[in-house]
Amino acid sequence: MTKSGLQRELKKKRPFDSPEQEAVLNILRTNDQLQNRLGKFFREYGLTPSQYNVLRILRGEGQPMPSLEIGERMIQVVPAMTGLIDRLEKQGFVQRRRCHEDRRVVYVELTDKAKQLLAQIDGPLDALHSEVMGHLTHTELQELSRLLEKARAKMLN
Amino acid sequence: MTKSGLQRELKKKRPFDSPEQEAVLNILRTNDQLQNRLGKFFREYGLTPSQYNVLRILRGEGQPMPSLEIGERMIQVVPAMTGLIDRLEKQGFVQRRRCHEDRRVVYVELTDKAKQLLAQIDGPLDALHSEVMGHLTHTELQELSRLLEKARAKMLN
DNA sequence: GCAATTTAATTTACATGTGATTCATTTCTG
DNA sequence: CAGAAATGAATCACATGTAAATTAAATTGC
Repeated sequence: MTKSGLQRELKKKRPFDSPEQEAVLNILRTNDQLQNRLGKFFREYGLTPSQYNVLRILRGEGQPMPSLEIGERMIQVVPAMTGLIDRLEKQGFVQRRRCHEDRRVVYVELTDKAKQLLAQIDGPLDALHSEVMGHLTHTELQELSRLLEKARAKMLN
Repeated sequence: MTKSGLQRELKKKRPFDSPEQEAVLNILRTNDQLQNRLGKFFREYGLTPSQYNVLRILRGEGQPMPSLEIGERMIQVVPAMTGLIDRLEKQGFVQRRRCHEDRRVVYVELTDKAKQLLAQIDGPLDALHSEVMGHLTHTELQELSRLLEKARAKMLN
């Protein structure tokens, strides 16, 4: 019996208990390396991956959004959003604007500076995606996405 | 054109730019939900996922290990290891032992308390793996692992 | 109409992750 | 053999993530 690639990577002595366990560890491991790459990439632009994500969401929406809604799309707990937006505001990438109708709500708005930065990132980010995934065929990429979606179906609660 | 599952999940308005991008986001998203589940699971035992990982590695090795070596298997930078092991030591799950031959090296050793906890976790963790991945067929699990390994091949550096 | 509940956001406390620097020890090299 | 370089670990500074509690505002239900 040949050791699996992951087993070798982790210097694991015994084989995996189950294909389920192996798949779980493969997801965690792949994500780790991916985050690493993305982290380095965004650092060149003075952003963290989370910060970029906020900016990307705001650009996609095309108009100011409440903090809570941004948080929902990021699968991120709200408390973290406050600090995240604090830092983006300090860097001049977003502005906070209190809503008049419901004064509990704080709208977050992209600045022009952020829009310019995003435009500058688009190309290189696309290139990075190709670099890390481009050696998989079109069919393999579709299959990978399909399997991950299927896995997620039972993952919540 | 039907929206992909992930596109709907993220309330994304435009389709993905490329299957590469979609696969990348699927990995990140799946990992998020997986980490969430694992986090909740380990919290019931008073551990974080990283802490469990350290204990699991030590058990797999079967003997005390230097901090650096543990860090390598976790793909984790060393500075984080120090604090991680500090907390495990405080909880009584590991002991530090300075090496006599090379006094720079610190060996980390599992306590009996940790071994008992690990034994207690094994069954439920296996059940969790089945719960989140068990609805994929054996073939699908193998294919998922294969695709993730293939993706990782170009991910480093 | 007013107390109770819900909601949006924040604050606090803590675990983790990254990079840069520092310290002590060991090994290498001229 | 002495100084330089490398190595293992720790420390600092900071961004992020989680849970729990708090604040302020809006909504509800009697």
